[in-house]
Amino acid sequence: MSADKIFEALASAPRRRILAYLSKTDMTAGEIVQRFAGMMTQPAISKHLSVLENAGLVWREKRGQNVHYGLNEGTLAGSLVHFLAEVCPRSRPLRRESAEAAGRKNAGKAKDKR
Amino acid sequence: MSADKIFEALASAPRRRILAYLSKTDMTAGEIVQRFAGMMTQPAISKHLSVLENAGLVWREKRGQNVHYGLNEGTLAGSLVHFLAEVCPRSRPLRRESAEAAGRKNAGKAKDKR
DNA sequence: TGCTTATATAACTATATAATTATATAATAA
DNA sequence: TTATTATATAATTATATAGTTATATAAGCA
Repeated sequence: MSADKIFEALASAPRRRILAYLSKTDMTAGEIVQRFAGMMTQPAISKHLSVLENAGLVWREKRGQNVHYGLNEGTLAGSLVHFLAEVCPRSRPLRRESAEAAGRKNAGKAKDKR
Repeated sequence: MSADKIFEALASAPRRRILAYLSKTDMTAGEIVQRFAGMMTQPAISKHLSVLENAGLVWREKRGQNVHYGLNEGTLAGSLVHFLAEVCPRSRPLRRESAEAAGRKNAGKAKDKR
């Protein structure tokens, strides 16, 4: 989680897009791959996710067959990244998709509880 | 001054060190070259400075034979960079040298006015 | 167990970055 | 004008990055 790693991680537009897509909810690797299908292959995304994790910008948790990734808030770098994702006009579309996905996830949970 | 250029500019440790060295005062290209002599050649530093300027992180002004560079505050990116330079423990030594240089420059000006 | 799905890693290729030395430009001084 | 100083650019080389396809691992299901 050195400054070197953080800045290197942020120096990639695809990685910044992934961060924007995670801004409102965590996602599985597969969901991220689906979102960026046609732009990038699964291995490319897997690599980006490991760079982001290695920089301490996202957390990673294996749940059964899936691996969930989410923004690491609670660190200075994480907070700043989150702030930038919130503020940046160019990330707005992905931000909205992220919010929509978050809504679906919550709806799903509510349904489960019925 | 796109996000791409800003993040690319910040992705280099030498460039971040140059920003830290500019944190308290502007400097001529020559002063920066002197500071990093033995680590980097003059052309390398010239290139870094043009990357930083192109990203909108520093301003550049030719005064006679010299070219002065300084942090571009007054932009979101510039403000954040300045904040990071202020906060980052690793940039503290360069920050102090920058403050010392600032002191010398002000002393010089005071002397000029006598 | 064997099959399928989800994710990661390996090997490879193309391109980009960063550094160097050598040289050009532009301003000042003699 | 010629020489000197300050800075930038060009050509080159070494290394790093980002992407690809192919393959491995690991979990869940029949």
